[in-house]
Amino acid sequence: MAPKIKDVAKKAGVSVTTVSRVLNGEKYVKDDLKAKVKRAIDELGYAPSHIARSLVRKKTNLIGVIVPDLTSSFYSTILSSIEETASLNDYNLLVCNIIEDTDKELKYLNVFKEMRVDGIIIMHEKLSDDIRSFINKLDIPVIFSSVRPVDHKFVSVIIDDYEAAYDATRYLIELGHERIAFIGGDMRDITSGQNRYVGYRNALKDHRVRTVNDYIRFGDYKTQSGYNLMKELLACEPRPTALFAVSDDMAVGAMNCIHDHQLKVPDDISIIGFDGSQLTELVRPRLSSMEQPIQDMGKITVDTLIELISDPTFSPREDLILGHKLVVRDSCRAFQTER
Amino acid sequence: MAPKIKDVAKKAGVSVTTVSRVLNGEKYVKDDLKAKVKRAIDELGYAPSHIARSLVRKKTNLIGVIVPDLTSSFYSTILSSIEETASLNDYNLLVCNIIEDTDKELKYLNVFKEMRVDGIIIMHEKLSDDIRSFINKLDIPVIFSSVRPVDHKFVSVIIDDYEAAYDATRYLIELGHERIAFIGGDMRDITSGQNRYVGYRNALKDHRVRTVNDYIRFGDYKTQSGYNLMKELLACEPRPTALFAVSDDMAVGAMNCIHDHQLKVPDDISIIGFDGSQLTELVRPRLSSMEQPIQDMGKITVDTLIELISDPTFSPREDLILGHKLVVRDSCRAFQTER
DNA sequence: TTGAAAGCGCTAACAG
DNA sequence: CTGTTAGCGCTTTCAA
Repeated sequence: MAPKIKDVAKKAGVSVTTVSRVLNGEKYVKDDLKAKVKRAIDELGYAPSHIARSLVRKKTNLIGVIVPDLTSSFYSTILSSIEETASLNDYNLLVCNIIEDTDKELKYLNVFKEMRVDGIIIMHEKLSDDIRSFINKLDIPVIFSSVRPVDHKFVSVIIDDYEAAYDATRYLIELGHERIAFIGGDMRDITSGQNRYVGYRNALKDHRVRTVNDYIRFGDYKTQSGYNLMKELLACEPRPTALFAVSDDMAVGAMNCIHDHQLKVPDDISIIGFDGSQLTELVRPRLSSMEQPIQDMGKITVDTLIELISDPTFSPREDLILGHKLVVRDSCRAFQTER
Repeated sequence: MAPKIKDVAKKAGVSVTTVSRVLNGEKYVKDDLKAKVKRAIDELGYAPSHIARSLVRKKTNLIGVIVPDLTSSFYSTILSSIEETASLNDYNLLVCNIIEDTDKELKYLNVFKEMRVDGIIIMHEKLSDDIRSFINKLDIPVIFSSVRPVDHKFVSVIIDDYEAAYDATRYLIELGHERIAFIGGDMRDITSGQNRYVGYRNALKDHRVRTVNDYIRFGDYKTQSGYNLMKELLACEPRPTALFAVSDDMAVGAMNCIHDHQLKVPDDISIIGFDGSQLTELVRPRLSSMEQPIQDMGKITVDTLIELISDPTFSPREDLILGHKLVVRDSCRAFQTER
């Protein structure tokens, strides 16, 4: 068995209280005793039990994180940023990868509750009723990152998805495109589904570009769905000359579809993605994208959550809206009348 | 404060023992009492404290995982598989993302020790002396996944990297290539560095293909280094006609470099990658790759670790060697004499 | 400055 | 079947 504080005390010839004191860096311990205790700790290879400490301190330094899909470029990057910030603040991460699995999510939320995690980060917005009511009666701080759920009880760290989608679409319009297709997300999602869609529509409307229903498709943010939907779009007559996809993954899927049909990006079709994930630089042509500040988003999420944890009265009723930024790479070009 | 077992007991009019019994699904509790207890639990929204339970049971159901880079396609996929398997077995994951940061790794290993995690999964092999000695005197089961460290005290779940690299190179040779370049990893790594390199060399030697030192470069497994090294290779005279890169990320970097120099894969240069990550299907042309069974690797890692945990005498002194598989896609073609 | 002892929330003998 | 009680390994009054 691992040595306990009592073993250290015995070996050092002091009381457990004294050991506890040097463990916690309190003063009021004479140097010679302190030295003795430290030696005993080393010799025993003693490490205080975080479990026992948590029990008495009522603080676990654990943060539970719910990620929709670890293998997505966007989420793995934001998680990486979350992990870094948490670690810097001496918090550890309990990670749950739910893959559209509501039962698993509920089970994990329950684990988080049993574990008495100090805070919870949730990164998807399609909350089932069970889950909604569960987190509503939870007395653990919850924060949403990159999404905002419908009922506005919790803080979210997000960008203005409407504006971002509007700006992305406008970019295409300003390049002279008039047949602009849209590959959207799940319309049950407010932020990444509805807001981005409305941003697209309004940009068209405000600039008097015709909205063609056939040019509008919805998918699940993943590469494969981008690919499939692009295939449908290629069958349209006339073909769109530009595409706005609401995730980089879908944009890449669309690019691949276009490539597989012997067409060229951006010569035949211009594409703009959304997220600003690492993928944008990995593909050829490099993907222009409406970037979310992924790193900042992760950091600010954790920083805010930690404030929430340490000061329960602190409660920014406002969401934290971060800035978006269009990053132009090589996947779009000005539209020219066909020759 | 969260309700405790005592509150439930009071509310249900029974002793804490009885509550504990229904919590743990023991028989020997009359149905009516059981019902009462369950109702009390519901009304209070009670969830047993995992902390307190762990303290008395001496089992945390926690697995600590050390990942080199969460954003890499390979590691995020294997982590995803690890998470799934762990979850299925009621284990939770404490995740540490070390980014070549030895201090952070040591700090986390210490956290794992303090947390009294039941087991530890490590996915990199460049162990510092501190870390080596730390895990050697740790009395928590440790397992390595996708790598094997030099001192062979722990179990590893890996493929035969030597054979895999040999087979990948032979594939290129059989396609008729004679100027085959190599982009390797870190030679301080046994599995992914040395073994893959020697596999490459021996394949050339066994098939009487000339080894050209200029065609051999080493990087850090990442896209950028693949890009940079390919740039150097393109400057060679004569240029290699094929490339074996020991990670898909580096292979994609090389592909991009080739593309940016107005050359074509596979027409000008054939490329084969290593890992079989999701990237292979994301790029164009699709990347042929020597695949590791990533999903299985994650699953087997966790399954084996759980055996190690539940039966300390159980100790497969042998590593678990999984099969590799060449998956041919579109990035290689037969070599034809230049016209 | 130091130590004894009372919990933190739960499980597990041991009685009844 | 059910309840009493003694810890699990630590922190924290309260005294000395």
